[in-house]
Amino acid sequence: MANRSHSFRMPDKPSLDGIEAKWVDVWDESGVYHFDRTRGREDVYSIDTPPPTVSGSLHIGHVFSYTHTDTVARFQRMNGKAVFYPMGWDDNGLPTERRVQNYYGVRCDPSIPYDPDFRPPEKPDAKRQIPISRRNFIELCDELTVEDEKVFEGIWRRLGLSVDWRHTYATIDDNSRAAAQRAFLRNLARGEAYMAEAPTLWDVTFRTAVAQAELEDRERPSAYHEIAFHKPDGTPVHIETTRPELLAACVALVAHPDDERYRDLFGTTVTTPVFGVEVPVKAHRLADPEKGSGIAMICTFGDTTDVTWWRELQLETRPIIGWDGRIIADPPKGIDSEAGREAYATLVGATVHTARERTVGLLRESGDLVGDPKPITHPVKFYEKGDKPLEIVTTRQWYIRNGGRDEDIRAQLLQRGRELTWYPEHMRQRYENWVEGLNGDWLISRQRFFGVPFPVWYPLDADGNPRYDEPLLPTEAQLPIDPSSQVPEGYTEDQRGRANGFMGDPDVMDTWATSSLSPQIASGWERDQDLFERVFPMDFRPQGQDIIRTWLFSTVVRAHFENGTLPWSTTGISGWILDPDRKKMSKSKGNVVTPVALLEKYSSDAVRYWAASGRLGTDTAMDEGQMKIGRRLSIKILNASKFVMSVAGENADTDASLVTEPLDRAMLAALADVVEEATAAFVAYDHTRALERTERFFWDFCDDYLELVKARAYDTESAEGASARAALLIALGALHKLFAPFLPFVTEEVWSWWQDGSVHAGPWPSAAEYRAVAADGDPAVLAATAEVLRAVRKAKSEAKLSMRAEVEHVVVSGKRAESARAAAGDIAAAGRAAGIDFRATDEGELSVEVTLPPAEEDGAAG
RNA sequence: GGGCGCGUAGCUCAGUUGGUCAGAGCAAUUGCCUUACAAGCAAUAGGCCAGGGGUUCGAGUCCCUUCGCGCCCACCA
Repeated sequence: MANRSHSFRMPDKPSLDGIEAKWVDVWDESGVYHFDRTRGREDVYSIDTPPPTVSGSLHIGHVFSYTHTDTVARFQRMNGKAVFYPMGWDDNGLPTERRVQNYYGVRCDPSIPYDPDFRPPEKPDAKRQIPISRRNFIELCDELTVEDEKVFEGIWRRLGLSVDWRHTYATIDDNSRAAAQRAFLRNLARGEAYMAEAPTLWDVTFRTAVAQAELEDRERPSAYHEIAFHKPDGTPVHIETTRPELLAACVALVAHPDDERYRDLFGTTVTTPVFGVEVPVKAHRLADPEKGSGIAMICTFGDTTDVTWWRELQLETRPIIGWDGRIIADPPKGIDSEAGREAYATLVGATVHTARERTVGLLRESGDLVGDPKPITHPVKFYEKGDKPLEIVTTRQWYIRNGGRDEDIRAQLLQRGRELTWYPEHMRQRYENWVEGLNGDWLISRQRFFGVPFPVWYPLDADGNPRYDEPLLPTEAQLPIDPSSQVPEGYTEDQRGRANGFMGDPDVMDTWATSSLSPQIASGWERDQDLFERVFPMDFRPQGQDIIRTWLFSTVVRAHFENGTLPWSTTGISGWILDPDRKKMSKSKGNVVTPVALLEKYSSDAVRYWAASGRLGTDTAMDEGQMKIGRRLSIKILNASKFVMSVAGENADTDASLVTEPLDRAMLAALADVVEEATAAFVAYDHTRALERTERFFWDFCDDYLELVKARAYDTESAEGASARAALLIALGALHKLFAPFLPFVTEEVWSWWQDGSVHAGPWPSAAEYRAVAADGDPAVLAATAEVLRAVRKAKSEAKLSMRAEVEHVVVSGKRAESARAAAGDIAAAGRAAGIDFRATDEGELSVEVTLPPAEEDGAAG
């Protein structure tokens, strides 16, 4: 900045039009956002960018949170760090499957052979989906996600994200699959991953197991049915249930051990109505005497409490609901009577809903339904992406330990949460709550098609049954592998599915099992060790509050096991975007706003301005008014920059020694304060404060300082004029930089009018540097001067005069009059005052008397 | 039932360890074509800081409590 003369290349009529396209191209060609991988870990700032789900559409909430991260990235880059800012795409899993089904009008049927010539129909018919092979289906998934990713990248570039586009990954690509499989094999080898056959929450629509983290409760209508069981002597025992259709799956009754009403029954048996099955009556602390009749029927399985009872009381297993949510063909053990079997036969193949009606009918016929069902509304567990209640089905699944069944691991993971720096701090509480509330390990297998397959085969015995306890594993060098098309060591393809042959594990991993490795995948773990050492563990994980229990937690789990460290030192949690009615925006509510139209209407910088005005962790209303203000600010920066440059003239000099006037020094002293505050705010992940302070200074700079020094700056003869011009340019450079993280396009535009290179390459402004130029500058001078100017304006405004009107005389008095005196000439010029006096007194802070010329008589001018 | 966050001008929000903290912007109103900007500029008006108690010389700011809003978790016969 010092000893530098500038020439200017600004347009006559600056505009925001076309500014995004222009700079997106320039940045792409110059590589200004490229990660410099010659730098060591201590000089690097690395970001674990959330990979957006490409099968969805970007909405304004994405723009909001990604902008926050981008302001951080830009600050760190300007401040001297090599910023590692990759982008991932989450194209793995169920959302992609659903999108492919709808987009092409197909569905996956793994029993169909591959058709290399298959092409999807021109006009897909969503109601008549064409069944295709798994391989054809996956090809379509790959095809469509590539297209979706192009669209997303285009929007991100237009928004001005300073991503290094050479570093992208997709959660289904080869590297991600290899990483997910490698991490899984290592988890398995260390005993952190295991297979178990157990009751599992099951979505009957998608026919897949579902993890605890993917559940949500929904209020559903139901009804209490009072049903009579019978003691051996025939006397009834009344229970109440909302799930009478599970009567055939009943394995016991249970009451609280202290419940006097049922104490005599414990250890005895009763008989189920209709099916005539003898079941034990048990005591268990979880039975609530207040609910229903105080005694409940335990079925395999109606809810998670049933699972607990079943496990702890070591009860029989009598499942009746199949993977498709329908009643299975074979009656469970225990239904031995002819009548019982006949009754069961009427339920076979029925959905849960139909089975309920039929069972109630059977109970009415047998006289064991007491009264009418009593309607209630109660919460029911759903898969968050599903629309039918979850059932509980016993299946074989893969799990990763997460502390849900292990106090040591739980304590270690809680400790990791405490080591992590959270913005805002209170979000840590959600992590703690979640980890403390875990009630089982992490179920990672899904019975789906488009995902990372488990890298596992099983040998088949002489009867063709898989030996699950002797899995066949690939070496890490072979990864990624697909066990459904590749063959384990020592076998040939013709042994697939045959006795004494082998079978591939048919399942795929849950999408979180891959995305939980995003830091490792992006950092080149086991693929690019040099890169890995420069960027891992990463610095920052930005993400939404809704996925603390999934993405954040599972990422901590994986890094804890694999790397023995946190995956990053800091996390920043974004708030929700609310629509103008303060409702959370979500696809299901249909109130989502798509961002492209807003970017076009207000400019990218304007939309970023709105986003940057929302703090981390704070829900923020979608507000076009803020975007309007952002646009106004952008235009103001164009105009103010142009003006300062035009006043400065050709070969303007910014040598610090030229700045001699008290007002100029005062302004620069105030600027130094702003730089200091903005820098501290960025370091503390408070981008909003950095923006606020910068903006406040900028508007004061324009409204007051610029007006005050305008006349003086035009004077090319005097030293005072040179002081103003140098100060103006120095401040302008600082403002361009301070705004750069928020408004990358307009700042780059104005920067290009007088500087070489990119403003985004830095350096970030230094408070010390401005303080040195300001020397003895006192911000009080600027404050007092601006206040006097405001008083003059007020007098004119109240007299309904033009700001250009002449003032006869101004008298400034009070304790702070002396501060304003230092800028007497500027005040007189800006206020168009013929005379001005200062009277330092001890009374009052600052008062201003303005004498206007006598008003002309009405009509006198006419 | 447990936990977290929020309640400050009509609207959106600042207010960082208690002491010019009662603020900003928008909207409203009144004016000004002022040679960077009329998608601009200047000025005016607006609030018992949700209610009640307490600590303190002093409280939007700390403590207790009530009410309202939002979210997470648990329960779910």
